[in-house]
Amino acid sequence: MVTLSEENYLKAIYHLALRNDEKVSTNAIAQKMQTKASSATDMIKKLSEKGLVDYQKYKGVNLTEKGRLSAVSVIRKHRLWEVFLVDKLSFNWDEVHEVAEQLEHIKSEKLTQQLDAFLNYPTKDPHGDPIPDPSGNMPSTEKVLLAKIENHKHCICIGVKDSSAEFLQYLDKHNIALGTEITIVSKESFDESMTLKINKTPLVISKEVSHNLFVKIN
Amino acid sequence: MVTLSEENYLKAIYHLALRNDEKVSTNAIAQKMQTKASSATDMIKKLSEKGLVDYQKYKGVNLTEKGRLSAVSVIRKHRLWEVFLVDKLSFNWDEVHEVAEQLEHIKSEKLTQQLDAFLNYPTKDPHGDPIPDPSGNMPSTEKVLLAKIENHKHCICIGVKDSSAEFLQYLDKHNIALGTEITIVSKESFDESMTLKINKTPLVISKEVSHNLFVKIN
DNA sequence: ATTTATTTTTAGACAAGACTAAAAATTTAT
DNA sequence: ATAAATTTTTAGTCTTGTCTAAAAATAAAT
Ligand SMILES: [Mn+2]
Ligand SMILES: [Mn+2]
Ligand SMILES: [Mn+2]
Ligand SMILES: [Mn+2]
Repeated sequence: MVTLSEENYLKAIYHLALRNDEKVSTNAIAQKMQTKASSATDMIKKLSEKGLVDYQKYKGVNLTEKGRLSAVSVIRKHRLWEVFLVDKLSFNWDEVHEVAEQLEHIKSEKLTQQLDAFLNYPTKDPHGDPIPDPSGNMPSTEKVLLAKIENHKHCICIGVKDSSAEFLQYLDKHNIALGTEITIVSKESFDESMTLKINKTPLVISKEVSHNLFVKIN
Repeated sequence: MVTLSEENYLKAIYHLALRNDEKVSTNAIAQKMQTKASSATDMIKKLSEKGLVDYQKYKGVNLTEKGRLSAVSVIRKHRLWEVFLVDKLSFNWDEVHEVAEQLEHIKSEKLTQQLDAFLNYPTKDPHGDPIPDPSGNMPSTEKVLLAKIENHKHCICIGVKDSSAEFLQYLDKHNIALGTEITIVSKESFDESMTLKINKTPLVISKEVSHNLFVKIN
């Protein structure tokens, strides 16, 4: 049995290990969990005890296969519930996270399975993030940051790196959604700002925006 | 803020206070919560501290209005989720309780409200129990036990008193569901057994059954 | 009206998860 | 290579919710 707190830590470790796939530090975990390093150490010991992470004092942690499966199962539920909230209960994409954070811990194989079917086996959540399959495979996506796209190219918005309500509301305000076509009109090297064209409307964005929006080349 | 455990205790007290609307004893609470009397006492003190119950040592407890509202809100969510599971995710009525027991604690006004709308504002859960409205009014129902119905009368099944999986599966097996028409063919005074006619098929039931099935006169 | 049985409360302990303060290990800088 | 700074772990405490064992109050029986 994995407790609610343990699930949240496993999820944090999974996400931290994604890019820099070295071992995850105690401090990084504490920061992500909004807690103190000493609390993180305590929890790491419990997870290690239960065989969910590999741990050596002072050396950081790695998820074991068992831990990875547990984390991915929680992420699967989180993203399915997000789809449910948006598709069926008319939530906006900036309103779903907090609720999904609770729903992801509901324990019922049948519930998850039936929810998946009810939603017609979605492959992406409302923020463009992939939904793992029931056996724990996380689909890999070839998404690239808008900041990396060359001048004058066309691309399509397929996801967000930052899914905070503030950023999502900014995108809403400027009519950027998943599937929106974006043209890079110009790039300013001084401050990394960019001028885009969206539905024939020009838009100047800062580097904070271009570094948090995933696109694919059209 | 009311914790998950506190919510479960409040719900237990609410249900215990229903029929015998005197004060609820510590032992009764402990038994319903599958815990020890000493644990119940501890929790009662916390609830009293928070103004959710009225409590005098050795005299039992009553929900305050604040406590009643909290309990009814949890019951509302429990029953809405049960409807969701049966109507949308094709759960059987004997499979929903355990999952609803978890879902009832999810905290989001918007979620409950949107779920209610999505389900088309149901007034009864899959077991025939009434769903309280958003402001905490529990609809009263004029249901009567099958055991009280006179010989040769017709009635319709509208609910269950015992909603355990075992009883619900017994009803499934004998084709008794909400809305099923039942005719009392005869009553045996010796053991309180009854002979029914359901869809032209005769069925002999024990007093255990007739005392756990709610009907209304046709 | 006492004695006996039952119910309820207290006292003390434990596990989970978090915190603060201090010690130990590791990393960075000189 | 040492010293300084940072990270990580330990030690000890707290809160929530549970438990057992014992004491106190209430209810039942003689
Ligand atoms: Mn969570
Ligand atoms: Mn998401
Ligand atoms: Mn519950
Ligand atoms: Mn029910």
